[in-house]
Parts: sequence; C-alpha cells; structure tokens
Amino acid sequence: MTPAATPTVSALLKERGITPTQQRIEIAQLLFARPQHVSAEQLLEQVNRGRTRVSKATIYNTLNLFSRKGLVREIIVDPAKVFYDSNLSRHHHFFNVDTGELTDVPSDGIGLDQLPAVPVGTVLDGVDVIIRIRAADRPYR
Amino acid sequence: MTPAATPTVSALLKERGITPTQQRIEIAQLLFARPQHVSAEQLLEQVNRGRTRVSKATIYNTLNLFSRKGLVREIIVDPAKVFYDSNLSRHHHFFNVDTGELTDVPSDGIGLDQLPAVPVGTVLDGVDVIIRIRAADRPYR
DNA sequence: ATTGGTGCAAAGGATTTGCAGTCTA
DNA sequence: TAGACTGCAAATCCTTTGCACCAAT
Repeated sequence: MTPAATPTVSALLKERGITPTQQRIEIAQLLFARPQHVSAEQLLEQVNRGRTRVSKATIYNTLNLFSRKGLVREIIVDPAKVFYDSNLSRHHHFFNVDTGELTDVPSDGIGLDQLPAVPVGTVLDGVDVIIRIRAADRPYR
Repeated sequence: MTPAATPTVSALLKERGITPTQQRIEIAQLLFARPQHVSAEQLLEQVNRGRTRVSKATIYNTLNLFSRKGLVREIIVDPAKVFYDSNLSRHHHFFNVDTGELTDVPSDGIGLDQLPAVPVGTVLDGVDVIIRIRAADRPYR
C-alpha cells in the first residue's frame, strides 16, 4: 500500500488543526470530492458503502468538528434534518418543502447587499438565506 | 361574563377559516398580544400560566395550523428548536448561537434586493434570512 | 349522528452522551 | 504511555401520532 494515498485531504485536516484519522479522512474525501449537501444519514450511508466503516456517533462528531473548524457549513432547513454543505463559497439555497430537496441558488440570482450591523458585544458567525419553494400545483392548505 | 370578551381574535380566526375554539383563542391572544418569537414549549408555558389549560399536542396542532393559514411564520434556526413569529411583516433575524436568542433585524438594516427566479414547476413559499451571531469574546473552536 | 377538536400517553426520529476499547503521536 | 478518537447502545429532546372523549352543527 502506498504510504500517501490521500495526501491532499490529510493535509487539509492538519491545516485546520484536526488530527487526520482514517475515519475523518474517509469522510472528508467524500465531502470534498465535489461540492454537495448531505445529511448525516446520507453521509453515513455513503461512507459505509466503501471500505472504511464508521459509526453514527463518529459521523456526528466529525460533522460537528468540521463545522466548528469551518470545513463545512451547517444548513438548517427543517427541524428534523440538518444538511452539511461542503461548498463554502458565498451562496444561498432553495429548499423545496415538498420534496425536501436542497439546491444552490444560481450565483447571479440574488442580491443581498448590505448586512446590518450586528448587536453590540456580538460578532458575525454566518448568514443563511433560504428560499422556500414548493410544487406549483400543490396549494397545500 | 360578557358574551364577546374576545371579538377581535375570534374574528381573525374565522377570517382564515379556522374554527375559533377556546384553546385556539387563548393561544392566538398570547401570540398576537405583541409581535414575538416563541417556541412551542414557551408558548405552552405561557398559556398554562393562564386560566385555560391546553395540552402539548394542541399547541403543536395549533401552531402548525396557524402556520399553514399564514397567521404565524415558522423560523427554523436550530434542529432542536423552531420559533414561531407572530410578526408577519417582511423582516429577517439575528440568531445568537451562544444564547439561543432570536431578535429582529432593524428594518433599515438589510437589503435583499432581487430574488432569483424559482425553479420551473415551483412557486415561492417564503424567504428566510438568518444572520448567525455569537458573543464577541467566545472564539469557541 | 357526524364531523372536528382536545388531551394523554406512547411512538418516532435526529442528535448526543457515557463508557470501554483502540489508535495516534 | 498519555491523550485523543471510535463504536455501540442507551439516553435525550422535540415533534408527531393513535385513540378515546368532548363539543358543535
């Protein structure tokens, strides 16, 4: 086995002060293979489809860690489902309340110009813009 | 007892096609006494502090009903806590991740100019802008 | 009578926690 | 070897559901 099959991800983790364990590397590789939104559950499935098995607890621990370290962004759209976004560029989301689908807003599509000053004693942590949409033919009430 | 101690709220509910029961009136009175953000739990406490007792199930049923009928807006900031906002005017929120506090963004403070076109086959359901803030002296990582 | 609403308790589902065993440095 | 990490299962917490009882038409 080659000693450095995953140099990039491992280095990325170290940069952020995260010990690159096997599980974390596996998780990070999936997350950063392409920008995506995944739930903890989806990620767990993806990982366990591969060689390295990880537990539910580790998925949650790792996602929380990555989130705190700024490697992924938490997107909370539903009380029963958090998504983790590996695309860190400034962008916002459509959330289809009928399907539960989360998609990016085309970058040219939104103008969130000036942010308000945050309250005294606080600092900005992040801005979420979630545009809720639903199927055009479901009046739903 | 006066036959119409609560004419306003009762009428409001009827307008929206909601049968004005005692519990719903009580809940609505609290919600609309002043614009506020409450969680289901907080509202349950508030209601049960008064004369009319309501159950947890009724609180949830009622909040979901009011939300569907457009009387309150759901604000989802945390997977474990939904707030219900009785202020329906277009506005956005600060969410203090350290304290769990939700406050309004001063109306002049934000410019969300153009919204993107929603995907084909869908219609706009609502837009949430949540500005996450944290205590200035808690680096937290 | 029928339909709708409420309450209670149990169920459900996502996330967290405790703790023992394991790995990293 | 010390400290950090992982896995498993149990525990938590918010929210929903099932079902019996009550109210209104």
